[in-house]
Amino acid sequence: MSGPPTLEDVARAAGVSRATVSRVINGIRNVDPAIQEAVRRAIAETGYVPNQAARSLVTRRTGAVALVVSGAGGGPEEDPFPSRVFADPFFGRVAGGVVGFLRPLGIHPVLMFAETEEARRQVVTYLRQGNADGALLVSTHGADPLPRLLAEARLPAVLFARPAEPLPISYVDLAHRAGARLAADHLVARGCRRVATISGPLDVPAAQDRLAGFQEAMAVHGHPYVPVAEGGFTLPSGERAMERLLAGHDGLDGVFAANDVMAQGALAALRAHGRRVPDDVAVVGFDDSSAATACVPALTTVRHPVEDMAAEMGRLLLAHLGDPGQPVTSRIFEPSLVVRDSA
Amino acid sequence: MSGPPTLEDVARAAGVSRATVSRVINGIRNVDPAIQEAVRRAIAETGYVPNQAARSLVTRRTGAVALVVSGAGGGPEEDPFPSRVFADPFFGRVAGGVVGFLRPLGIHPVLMFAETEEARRQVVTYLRQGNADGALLVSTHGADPLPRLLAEARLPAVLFARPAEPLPISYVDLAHRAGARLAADHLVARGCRRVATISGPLDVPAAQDRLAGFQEAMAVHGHPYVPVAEGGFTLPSGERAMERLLAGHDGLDGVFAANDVMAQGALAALRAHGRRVPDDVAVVGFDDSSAATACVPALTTVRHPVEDMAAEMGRLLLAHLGDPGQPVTSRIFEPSLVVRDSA
DNA sequence: AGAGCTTCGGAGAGCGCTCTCCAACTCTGT
DNA sequence: ACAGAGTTGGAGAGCGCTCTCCGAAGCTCT
Repeated sequence: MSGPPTLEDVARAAGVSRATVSRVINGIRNVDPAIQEAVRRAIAETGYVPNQAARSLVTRRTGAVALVVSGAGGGPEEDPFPSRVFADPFFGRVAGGVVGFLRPLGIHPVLMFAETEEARRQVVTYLRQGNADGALLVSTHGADPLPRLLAEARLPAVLFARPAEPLPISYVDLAHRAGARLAADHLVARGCRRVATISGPLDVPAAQDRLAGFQEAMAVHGHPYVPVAEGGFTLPSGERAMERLLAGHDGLDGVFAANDVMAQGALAALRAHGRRVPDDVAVVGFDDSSAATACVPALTTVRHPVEDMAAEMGRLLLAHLGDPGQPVTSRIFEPSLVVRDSA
Repeated sequence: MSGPPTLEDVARAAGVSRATVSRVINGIRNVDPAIQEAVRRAIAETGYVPNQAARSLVTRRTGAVALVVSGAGGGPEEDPFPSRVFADPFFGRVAGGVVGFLRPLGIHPVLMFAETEEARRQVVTYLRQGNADGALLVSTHGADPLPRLLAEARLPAVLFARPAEPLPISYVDLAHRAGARLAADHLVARGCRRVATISGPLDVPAAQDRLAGFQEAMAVHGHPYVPVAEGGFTLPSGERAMERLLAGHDGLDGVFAANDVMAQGALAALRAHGRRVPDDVAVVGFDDSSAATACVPALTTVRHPVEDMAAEMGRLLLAHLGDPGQPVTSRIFEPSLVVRDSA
């Protein structure tokens, strides 16, 4: 026998037909227990492993999904895109959540990055070639064109975060405004009177929502004007934003940063200026990422159930693959406040 | 026509045979330029995309590779394994390097984690089923059993780091000892007299080598005894290790941490104890990761060309796939010292 | 001008699997 | 004892592609 054993080999060894072996493997009933047992033994003897390509060819399913990180082209840093993406604990959590859900099903995500036109085309082609059955997409940018491309090609996909334009694609998202409101309420309840915020990049919908939610809530509490410094969701950008706020506004006693990493940067800036946290300035972050507990003091933050949301993405995609007629759905998760030491 | 267009459809549209279309697509010469053009036009017209499963079935190649992160089972933290892995900038750099090399070739890695017996079996089965042609393996642990499993199954693989036991598998690695030596030389040249080190977990070969290299070099410089505190390559573990060193050794004026993340922790501990860096204590890290420049002061560190090494892994794997008879090779990269502010 | 090349395109045999028939067989009920 | 129903297993037709043969031209060379 040349090459790895095939169904035919197993069938011969078990003294049955190819079809019967296939039935046993795919768990189809109507196979006599005794024969089932014989087949199983033959499989073990021959060391048979089904060939995925042959199977895909007829089932038209690969059992693979793509995990696509889509974002803006060149960033300010010199890092290449993939490295930069991983620098943020956020992506690691998404990947962890996706893998956690998919792995027990024997599915492993194909990692793709789509920060350029060329790369986006590659993603579409990859899916069209049937390398994967669908895509899980997490955009780092609001105006990402990939969701539309996917929708137009009628390729099954689920997004992390609502698309900028209405598109017939399912997605999961967080109630960002509600989360920001929790932060505002907490700072006010704590007695903060002069509160500022470090927003994320304002071309990202999530950043817009967090800012808007925070401003609305502060307005309700009688603070119609909140100083804002825009950051880029990175540590140094948070640090610089804090510097700007400190330079422009005396007596600041509370800050809401739109993610933990920037809050961490803010902490560094505050320390450099001799402000104690939380005594002089209370700081609230967002995400409840690993950065939140790595900080000193540990961050009070808004919990973003990224892993659960990523798992839900997987669930939605598989549901769609199982029944393509299924309606497009979205699922919005609710944030909660995690109180630690910084506020 | 039902379903996506096939080779047959294109052939009919171009008025040639299936074989000719296949030749054009696969860039085989011996096709008249005029016919080539006609075929190309037919492909564009029909919107044809080759079916990867059908192709794999006959070529016995998928054009996919697995990127496997293999490590110890449960860690001390409560994080699930995948998330924890991403928390370290190291893995992001590996992924970035791999993607950077593979993507221009149209190859995208399948992300797999293998921290349990069950997960390791899944990896082997996945490869045996022909879901991917080979594996790129990065172990977080010395005694990882996966390399041996892969070797026994004769599955093509390339490791990041030398395997604990000799195995017929190619790998890339860093000259860790030489790197640690650079750190020692720098600290001594700077005038440090009382130098300690924070090592990585000593069941990891790379951590052993860095420690041994550092000790050897210090011995050469007349410091046969160097205080050691073992860390776990994580930020908090570096911070705690530094605390221990400070508690046990007065007048410390230099520290070598076996990676940047622990150096960052050490910085925090030193600051908490009112020691200035580098004036009171000089700190040298290892890796030259994003953490090195995110620190204040920026870390002097040993450069670990992770991205280049990851790309080389890809290159070695593809070479092996292209010619399975190729001998097992290993490639050791040389580190260099990057001097910044911390030492 | 015909033998001997090279060049080019088509025919057709699979690659390993799933799945739809269909045949054979085992039960029931009358 | 036999028709009709329900089970169980086999035969065989593809899935879409690659690639090895071959045959048909178009050459060069003697």
